[in-house]
Amino acid sequence: MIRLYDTLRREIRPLAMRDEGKLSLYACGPTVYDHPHLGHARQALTYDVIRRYVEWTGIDVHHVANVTDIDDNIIDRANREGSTEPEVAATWEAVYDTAMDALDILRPHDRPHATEYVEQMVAFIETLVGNGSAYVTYSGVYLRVHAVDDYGALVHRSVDELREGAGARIEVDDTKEDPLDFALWKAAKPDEPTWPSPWGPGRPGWHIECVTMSLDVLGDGFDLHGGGSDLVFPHHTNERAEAIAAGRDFARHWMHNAMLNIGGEKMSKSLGNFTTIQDLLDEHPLNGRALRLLLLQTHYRKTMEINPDVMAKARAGIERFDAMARKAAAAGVSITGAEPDAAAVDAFRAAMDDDLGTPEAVATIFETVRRANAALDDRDEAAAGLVATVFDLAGALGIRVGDRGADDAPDDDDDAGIDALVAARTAAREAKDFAEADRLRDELTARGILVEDTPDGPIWRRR
RNA sequence: GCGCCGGUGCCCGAGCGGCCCAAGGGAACGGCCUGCAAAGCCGUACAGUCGCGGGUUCAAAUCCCGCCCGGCGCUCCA
Repeated sequence: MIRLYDTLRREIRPLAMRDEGKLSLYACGPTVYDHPHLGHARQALTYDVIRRYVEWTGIDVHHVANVTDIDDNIIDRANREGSTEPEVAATWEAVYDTAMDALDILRPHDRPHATEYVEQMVAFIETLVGNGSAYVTYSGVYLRVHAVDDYGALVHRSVDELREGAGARIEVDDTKEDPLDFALWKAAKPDEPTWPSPWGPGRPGWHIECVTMSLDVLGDGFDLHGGGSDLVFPHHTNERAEAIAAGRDFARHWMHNAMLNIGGEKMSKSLGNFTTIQDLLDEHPLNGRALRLLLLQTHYRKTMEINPDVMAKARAGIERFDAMARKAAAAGVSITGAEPDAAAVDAFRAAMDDDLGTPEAVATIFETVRRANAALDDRDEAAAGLVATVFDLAGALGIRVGDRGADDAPDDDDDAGIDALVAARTAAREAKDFAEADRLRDELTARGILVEDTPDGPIWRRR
């Protein structure tokens, strides 16, 4: 049984499932109008890992993530580029998908789009207006926050405390009864796309889409809702308020991943200190896998720093996995049918079940790598089981081992030339002409190729 | 200001009352292996104050109080 920290109750508790053997998970997805950055990667990866792990334990997961394809930023961009909102959204959703694919992040099972749900959102808002928890002004429809008893529960703040902050930081809109009240529906403004509604043309507010879509796709009382910690307030607080005000049973468990820091500050769009996923990927072929390893080596609820130094170290970790895979392959060890190491698997599960303890889980895998290498060196028959364990556990976290295929663009012509050089070097070594052998190795090194001599013959790879 | 989270070796980062004179990764050093390497394995040095000061306890990195420092939220934000 997995235990997870619940943001609402502020404690680690069992992740109960509404339907036995099936986990319903909703993670807030991207607003598509620009390059996704490393912070988006951490968010998506957190939920990718919980999904992969839960599936690995034999439980079905229904993973849903929305795509926000209409909002202020999209409208701005469309207006600036003389484009249209659907075009902007489609363009950047594709970019987002490419980046996530490159990070081995599985696509959610369902990806509802806000613009496909406007009618349902309108119906939802009608319910809220109908039962008196929302009101209509000339600028839109607003949720009456004091209609919700424990409004600030998720952020652990009283309505008064929140209002104090709001009064100081937000421009008070005199059409609202309370500064904390927030828009469910925004009345049409010039140069904006609109949809019809009982309150006139306009567009939905930010939070209403997630409530409507999560409840529609997963149903009332779904298991787990997550997102970045910066969404706790106002986004998730407001989603929850909408559901409660509508008398719906919302998420039973809330989880939030921590932020990424760069130079001691939160990586964010507004600060402009972000690295895009694509830029990181372009820097080094191993970066995709290295980023996953790096992120997994820190607990998801802990703020972490990301910089070139820690990326390089993570790459070294990936190389360690790959080296074991090469060694196993060279020794002809087959993992099919091999019995995994029970102690390692147990330790791995114990770590993961305790609030997604990926740092410890990764430590267990590295420990198994060391044992596997030792067994391989000793030609010990236990090697196959240990290697199989590494592949199995790494797979449960989405870490590809030994597969550089997707990282290196294959180049058959080039490969033939390299093979020839390696063969020439082997011949020189057999003739004890070590000067020539070393010269050939230097030549290969100059081409970015690393040659390793093993008892089973030389192998080479790009670095 | 209010709320939340964190400060652990050279670096990153687990641990959260006894199994900790503190996991794992990276870097360093020594040995084995190698023609030499690389990779791997074995070993060593780093945490003698686990931010600082009190307290609780037979026992604290782990609990409580105060302080210092950093981050996040209170605004679009993953």
